[in-house]
Amino acid sequence: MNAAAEKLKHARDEFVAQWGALGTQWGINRTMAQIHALLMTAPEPITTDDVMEDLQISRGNAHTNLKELVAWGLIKVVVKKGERREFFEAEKDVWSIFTIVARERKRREIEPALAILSKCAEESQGIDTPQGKAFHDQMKALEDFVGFASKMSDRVSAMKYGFAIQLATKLLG
Amino acid sequence: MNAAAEKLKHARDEFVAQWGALGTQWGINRTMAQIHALLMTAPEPITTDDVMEDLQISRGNAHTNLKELVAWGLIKVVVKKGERREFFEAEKDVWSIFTIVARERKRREIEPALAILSKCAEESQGIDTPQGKAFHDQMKALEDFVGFASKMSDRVSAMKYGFAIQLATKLLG
DNA sequence: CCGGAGTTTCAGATATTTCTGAAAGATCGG
DNA sequence: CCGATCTTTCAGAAATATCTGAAACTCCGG
Repeated sequence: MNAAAEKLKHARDEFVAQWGALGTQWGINRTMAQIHALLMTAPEPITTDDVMEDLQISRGNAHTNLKELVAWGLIKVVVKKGERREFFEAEKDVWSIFTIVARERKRREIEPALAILSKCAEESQGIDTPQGKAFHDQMKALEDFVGFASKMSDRVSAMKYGFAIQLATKLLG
Repeated sequence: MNAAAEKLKHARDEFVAQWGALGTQWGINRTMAQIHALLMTAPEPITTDDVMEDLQISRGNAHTNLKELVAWGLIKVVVKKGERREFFEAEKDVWSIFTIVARERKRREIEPALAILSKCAEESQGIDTPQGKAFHDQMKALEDFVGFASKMSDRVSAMKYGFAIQLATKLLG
């Protein structure tokens, strides 16, 4: 292997390892983040066996996390002519990645929160004591804010990249 | 206990339990989220022993998570006249809570990601192969985007609530 | 239908995170 | 300085999340 390839391999290995470690902070499991990093920087679609070998993990683990990434929409199954094996390929466009992650986080973090807040706000409706009112008001304030954030998230995710950047730049200016 | 108090207790207990469960999804530990919920809905500042009793947890656990919440800035220590014990009180304003959480998430999720991306982009600078260039470009694209997101987060967090809402409403309109 | 290639599932093993309880440390009035 | 009260720390226990490896399943050409 020549010097350029050596250097690239080193940089890529580091990216995969570090991205995996970072995944933990994001509440994403290490392996899933590593596979994602591997695929985002793969020049060609790769197979489950490639992933197993590269990350030194079991078939079950590789399989589960690949399918989870497919479920998120961060990677896609690719079928190659004359091949029975499944190949996987990552979405590489940063704006697409962002909107996918935003959508998933909204689903897993915002929506359940909203459900809890709505329920608690409703249950505490009309409790006729100062404490009851204070509780209800707090739930309502949280519900309104989280609901608003939810709509914002949808709206931004629906934008075209160029438009979002333009808008954000105006905001930053 | 009368009906109103009974109803309130029920609603509040539910909020605490559910908010705790939700914490897990957010990458925050269950107890910390429960304590936060408890304090956000407490009419008065409360002590470590109150928390222990209410959530049925050990002193060590209560203490650690209370201090962690203080470190985040989500709750504050309150000293009462003639009392040696520490009392704790939560920030209740939704916009304040939001900016605190945004700042902490940025510190724990965005900044480390940016560090990794910058390092990998730099290391892969000038590798003179098509794969090398592709890798570098991908790192650069991610770095730029995450850096941009980081600035946006700062900018929004620095806004006054009214201004942010106004801006967001225009966006949603 | 059979055999081989590939995919999926999952019970038990491992690793990681969180919690307990008790001991050590701090603070203060007397 | 003492004893009482409260806070802090942390080693080991418990709970949770993740991974392995192998068996079961699916799909297909012949």
